This record gives sequence, structure tokens and C-alpha cells, in this order.
Amino acid sequence: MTNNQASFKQREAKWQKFWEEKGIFKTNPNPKRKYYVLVMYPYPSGDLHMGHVKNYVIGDVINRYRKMQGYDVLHPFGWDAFGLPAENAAIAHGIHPEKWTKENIEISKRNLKLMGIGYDWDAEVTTCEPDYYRWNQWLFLKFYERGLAYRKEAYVNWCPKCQTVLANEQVVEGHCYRSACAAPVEKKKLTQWFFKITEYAQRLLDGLDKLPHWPENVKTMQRNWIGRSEGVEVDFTLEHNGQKFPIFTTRPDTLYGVTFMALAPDAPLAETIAQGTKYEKEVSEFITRILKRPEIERIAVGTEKEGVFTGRYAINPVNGERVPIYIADFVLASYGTGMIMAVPAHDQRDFEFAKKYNIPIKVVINPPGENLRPETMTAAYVDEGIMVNSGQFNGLNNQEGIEKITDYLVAKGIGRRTVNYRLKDWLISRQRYWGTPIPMIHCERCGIVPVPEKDLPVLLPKDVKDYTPKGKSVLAGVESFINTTCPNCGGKAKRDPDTMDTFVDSSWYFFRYCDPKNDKLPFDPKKVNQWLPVDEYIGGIEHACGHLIFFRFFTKVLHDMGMVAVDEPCDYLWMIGMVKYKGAVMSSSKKHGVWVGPFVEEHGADVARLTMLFATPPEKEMDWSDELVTGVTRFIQRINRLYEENKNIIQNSEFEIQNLSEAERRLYIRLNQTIKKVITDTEAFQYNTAIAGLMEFLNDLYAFNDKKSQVFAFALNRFVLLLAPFAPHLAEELWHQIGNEKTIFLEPFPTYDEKATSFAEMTIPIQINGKLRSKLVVPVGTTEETIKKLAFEDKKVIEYTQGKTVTRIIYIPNKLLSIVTN
RNA sequence: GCCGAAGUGGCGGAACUGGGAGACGCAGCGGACUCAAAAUCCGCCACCCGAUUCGGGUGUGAGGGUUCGACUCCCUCCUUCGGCACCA
Repeated sequence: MTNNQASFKQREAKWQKFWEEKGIFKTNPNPKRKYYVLVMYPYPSGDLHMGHVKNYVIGDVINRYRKMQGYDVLHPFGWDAFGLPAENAAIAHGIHPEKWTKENIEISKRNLKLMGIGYDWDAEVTTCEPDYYRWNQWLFLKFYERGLAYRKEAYVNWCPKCQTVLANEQVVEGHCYRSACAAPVEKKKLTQWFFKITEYAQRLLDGLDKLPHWPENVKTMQRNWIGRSEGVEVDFTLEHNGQKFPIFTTRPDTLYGVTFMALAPDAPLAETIAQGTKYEKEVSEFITRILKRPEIERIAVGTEKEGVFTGRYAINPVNGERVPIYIADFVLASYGTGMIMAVPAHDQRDFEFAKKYNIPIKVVINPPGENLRPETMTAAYVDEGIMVNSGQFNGLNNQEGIEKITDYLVAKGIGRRTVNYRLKDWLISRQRYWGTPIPMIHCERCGIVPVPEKDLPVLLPKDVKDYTPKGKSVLAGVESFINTTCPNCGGKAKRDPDTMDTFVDSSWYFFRYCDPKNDKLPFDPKKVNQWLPVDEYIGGIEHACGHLIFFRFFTKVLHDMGMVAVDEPCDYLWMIGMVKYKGAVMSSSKKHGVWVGPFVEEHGADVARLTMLFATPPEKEMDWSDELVTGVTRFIQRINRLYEENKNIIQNSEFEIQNLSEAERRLYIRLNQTIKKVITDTEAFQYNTAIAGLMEFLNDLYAFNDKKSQVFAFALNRFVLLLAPFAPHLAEELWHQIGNEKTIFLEPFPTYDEKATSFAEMTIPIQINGKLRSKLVVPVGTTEETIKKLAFEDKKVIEYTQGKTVTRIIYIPNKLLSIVTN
């Protein structure tokens, strides 16, 4: 071990212990100036790599910075402790998921402490503990009371490998979202629990406009995910039984061009429509075949559309035309009403389908000055045009036509203005063991009965022999758990065997942090309202359309319940770029990456922190390399050496600005500039340039000759404070070295004097015809006239303007002089 | 296909509101120290042309435009990345 290694190891351990013993990061229960710094809590995976801890380092910079500014900071941490990896480990190695999870938590926690990240561990939240998940169950019951939790039979996403259903947000390109699994997702008809997030679709959309500090890309992704679209629901009539069947369209202007209808294979009507026709057998075979196909295949780009005629017809309400009903694989049961009106002339999908099955094509919109003929068309015409073959609407521009036909449909009572969302209700039940039991009881006599609040928590049984999923929940086979009595009639009943999606846990954990020990409620509204909204939330972009929608949804529901004052959970959201190593994403399972333990052992936590902060802007992806480590290691060594060489410096040196030497004055100004830069950049989430500013100032300190100067001593004192949020161990060490006894993190962060952020002289570049030709150095406050006069005395300016006429002179105060000649 | 973001030296990156392009760091080159090497320190370091300190030209993906002046604003295009993707 080198001397250097010995010294930082000792130093870092010493101050980590010091902070813990002094309780520096304990939360003030009665905050006066609150600041809530939140990092997305992790799945406990054991040893942490730099990709894991980058978020936490950034959170800790904000934590320490705001603390030094005198805020009461809440900076908590917890564990998203339910989930499949624990269960899979149990299946593979026979370790109980709980044991596996808790061991991983201990290892991860040690790693976090090694990095010097200052959390209030008293507020730690672990979601697999009954004192947490009982409130999942409590919230589920509240959602149920409000009609926001319901059960229905539907085709759901089924992961054949995990043997469980998945939410839409957990299907990535047709595959299971878990990177360790990634099996193609299938459709399966099951009765499952849902949260009615669609009821909040409009509010979730509108709320985005009230989040000016959220990254634009996240808001755009959420808008697309919610997918609002305005249109009309038009009632078609089923010829064979006279029933009205509404369809959704955004193009009512093409209503006269409908030549067939298409029904989704998984729509409820699809099962029965062909009954009694000669097509019955063919239709049912088609449906079976289509639904067995993995979703990824079905939605793949370029897949040819397929369908089958049902033998049934619908009546178009605007012209009474009889149009055939098909079942078509490109129609989605989950969007609109599950059936569409098809207009081959003006929709490309309908066009392709019509061509394949020889269905007539009817033009109802002509391009300006042109007449389309169906037999010569090679693609649908989807642009603007003039309406034809559309009865009283002929001759209208189709945009106008949309309005006119909609008004007509509404007036006639055969259509309604409707908004449709792409967002679907959130499927939350999982057929897995390691999760929160759903607090519902199935009674043969009373039906579905909620577990009374007083009986919570419904404990997850621990004495389970076999965790292997077999298509239904493991809990269904645990006799002691599944058999119970009905709270209503007292008769024999069964518990719901499913557990909740772990995204339920993470939808409200940030409220629990405000009141982590409450055993009467998930949290006391008073305490939550003291801290919310979260001031800064730090995490990964992969949660843009999952967790970051769910936690907004929960916040709105809890707001409606009167439990939280805010309607949106967080003010600033920061998305952190991934850390790669040799071009590939760091991964625990693939053992690829840079690990906290060994790295800190060799280089120290401060080096690890600075490496990540200095490499790139935080939101950008970075590729970890030894070169990055070299730069910040030298920076730290240069700081060390400077303070070593100037051991005798005194703190809080006093001096009068007017008595300073020219060099001292310059150093003082550079100090003020640096303080301003560090503050501005830190608050703008630009740690790379904040650190660059510190490096520049360190270079100035080295270049400064009068080491006995009071200003120099003052600058050394301030520099340590500026460094503290980024390299806390080194800063604390130096702070004590220069004679302080209390922690640096209770010291006010430096402020700057705006008047002292610019030098007494300024440099004015001179442009001639847009090219930089010379520079003037003049005292600040030099008038425009003087500058112009000096400029025309300048050798270069004379040279370039000789024999030419100056046509224009532009002076930008204190910035630049621009001369234009002919 | 639709939506969004981004293209700057050998590399990571910087540039406030339209005003000195390349801060800071890495790598590289030259020098000091050393018997030597490492470490450290000092200096150079966008490209091209000419020279000796210096001078001139070009330059922020490509092309055009606005402007005294464009990495920054506008138009067209190219490339890369991310999201959505048969959404009626």
C-alpha cells in the first residue's frame, strides 16, 4: 500500500465515522427552510458499481450544498425490496428471498457508506417489511373504496418465463421488461386487478404543463404515452340483431367512404359475431391462431395484415349502406371500442386490407384539382382535399367537413364527441410470491370482500417450500395462507393469491420517508405537507413512462383523498446518464464494471465522486476510464500539496479591500468569480463545469506568489468550503487542518460580492468587417467616445481602415467594438 | 412512419441573452529535476500557408439565409441517439 493510499483510507474512514457520530445528516423534524433531495431508491442487488452510485453521488452533492446553505434537508434512502430477482435466487439456490434481500441490503449499504454519501438512515424504508407493505394494502383498500381498484377479465400481457402477467409499461418492444428475462410476451385471458389510471389521464396530461423544471423529453414521452386523441364515436347498427355498435374515429369526414368494418380478434364481440353463419368455424380458428402468436410477431413492422369475413354486416348511419364486418389482426381491442370503420381510399392500413380481400374502395376526398379513381390508386390518399360522394357535405374542404359532419352526427343523436387515450388501466396483480399480498377475500356467498382495515397487514407467509411459478401464484398452494373466513358472513373463504406489482410500492415511498415510523397511517399528512413537493428528484430516464407516471398518479389520488396538499410530487426532475465501462453498460449479472469496494480501496471515495462529476454533464452517458481517474487524482494531490506547503495559514483572515496590492486584488476577484461560478453551475446541475472552475482557481492559487498575504489565506479557507460538496472527506480534513473543530457541513457556503466579480480593466475586442483585428485594454467605465477614439489610434485599426470609408461603428457596452467599412 | 434530442480539436467536454470558438481535463510533444525511470514542476498543443518573436487564411455535420457580427436565430438536407409505433 502506498503512503497516499494509506492516508486517504484513514482520512475517509475517520470522517465517515465523525459524521455518523455527530448525526450530521439527521433530519430536522420541524424544518424552517425545507429542502427535499430524493434519489430513486434501488433494487437491493448486493455490491454496487459506479453506474448504481452516480445518482447517489449527485444527490449527496445537492444534499451537502443545500445543507451548507442553511436548509433543513431531507435526504433519505430505502430499498425497493420486493421483486423477482430475490425469488429467482430462492429458486436457484434455495435461499429464502427475505434472507437474500436483507444480505444484499447490508452489502449495498456498506458500499454507500464507503462512498461517503450522507443519508438519514433513521428514515430508511424497506418495502418488503410488513410495516411498509401493510400500507400498500391500506392504499389498495382506499383505491377500491374510490372505485379506482377493480377486477376484470381481459387479455393481458403474459410473460411465459416469469410465469406472470405484466403491465403495459413492462412490455418493451414485445418482450418482458426485465433484462435478465426478455422473453417474448404473450396474450392470455385472465381475471386480474387493475388500477384505474385512465380516470386520471387528462389530469396527468394537463399536469405536465405545470412542471416547468422537468426535462422536455420526459414530458414529451409522457404525452405520447398518454396519447390523447380527439374524435367522434359513431353508432353503426349490427344488421343481424339490430344492436347499436359505436366505433371511434378521428376522421368523420371519411364516413361516406366506409366499405367495411374491422373487429379486433380479442374484442368480446369477436367470439360471438359469427355464430349461426357458415363462417363460424373459420372465424373461430382464425381468432385462436392470431391470439396464440406472440405479440412481438403480431406488431412487427411490415407484417402483412390478415383478416376473415364474419358473414355479418353493419349499417352506416349516414347513408344506410350495408358494409361487411371482418375480423382483422391489425385492430386493437384495447383502443376505442375494439371495432373500426374502414375507409380504404383514405387510410393506408384499410387500403392494404381492402386490396388483399377484394373489398371495394370508395373515394370521398379528392386532392385539389384532381379526381382520384380507385382502380388506379396505389396508396390511400390521406392529405387534405375536397369532399365528394358525401351527400350534403360535397364540395367542402375536408377539414371543414370534420366539424360539419361531427355537428350533424351530434344533432342527429348518432354520434358523440369523444376523447380517447392510448394510456390503459394499470394491471397490478402478479402471480408471484415475493410481493405484497392483495388484501381481498373471495367468498362463495358474498363474492369479493375487502380485508377489514383492522386486520391489516395480510402477512406474506414465510414457510413456503417451492417458489417455482406454475402459471398461478405460489400463494394459492399455501394452505395456511389461502384458507380464511369471510369477514362478512364468517363462512369459509379464500384469500386472493396474487401479489402487487412492485411499482405500487415505489409510487408512494417518498411520502413514507417523511414519516417512516407511523403505525397508524401510511404517513401523517401534516408531516408530508411539511416536505413536499420533492425539490429535486434524481434518477434514470428508463422510468419516464412507468414509475414517473405512477408516482404522479398516486400523488393525485392522495391529493383527492385529502392526504397530501400537492397535486404534483416533484419540482425539479433530473435524469442521469448511464455509466458505461469499455463501451458497455455496467452489469452485476455480467460482472462487467467498476465496483465501489475495490475502487475506493485503491483510489478513495473522493476520487470516485469527482471522476463521475467531472467526466461529462450529469445527464449524459459516460464511459468510465482510467484517464478520467488520472485527472481528478492529480487535482486532489495538487490540493493536498498546496495545503501541505501552506500549513501555517490562518483562517478567517481580515483585510480591507482598498489596502490590497494589485495581485491581491486580482486574486480576490478571481475568488469571487469562482464562488459565483460554483454556485451558478451547481444550481444549474452542471457539476462538470463547477469542478472545472475549482481547478482553474487552484491554478490561480499556485500562481500566486505572496503566500503570506491575508487574501491568500482567506482564499484557501473559502476554497475548502467550495470543494466540500464534491470531495467531502478531503474538504473536512483540510477544514480541520486549518484550525476548525466543527464539521465543515455546518459552515455557511461562501457567498460572493457581485461588485468584486470583475477586474478593474476590461478587454474590448475590435472587429473590422466582422473579423477580429485588435483588442483594447481599458479601465472599466471608459466611455464610448474614449473607446472609439482609442480604437482609431490603434495601429491595426489604422492599417485595416486606411483608404476606406468607415460606414458604421457599433459599440456593445463593455463587450465589443465593431467597425464596418465599404 | 411519427415525436424528441444532439452533431465543436486525437479524446471527454466549455462558450452567459447573437459578441474574443476550443475553458478545464486526458492524451501527445519539448524542457527542468534524476545515474536512469516513475512521480512532480515549467512550456507548447484546432487546421492550412509563409516566417524568427510573428503574420495571413480556414474552421463548430453539409448547403443556403438573416445580421456589423452566427456553435447560438431561420430554411433545406445528412448522420447519430432516444421514445412511440397497425392508436383508427
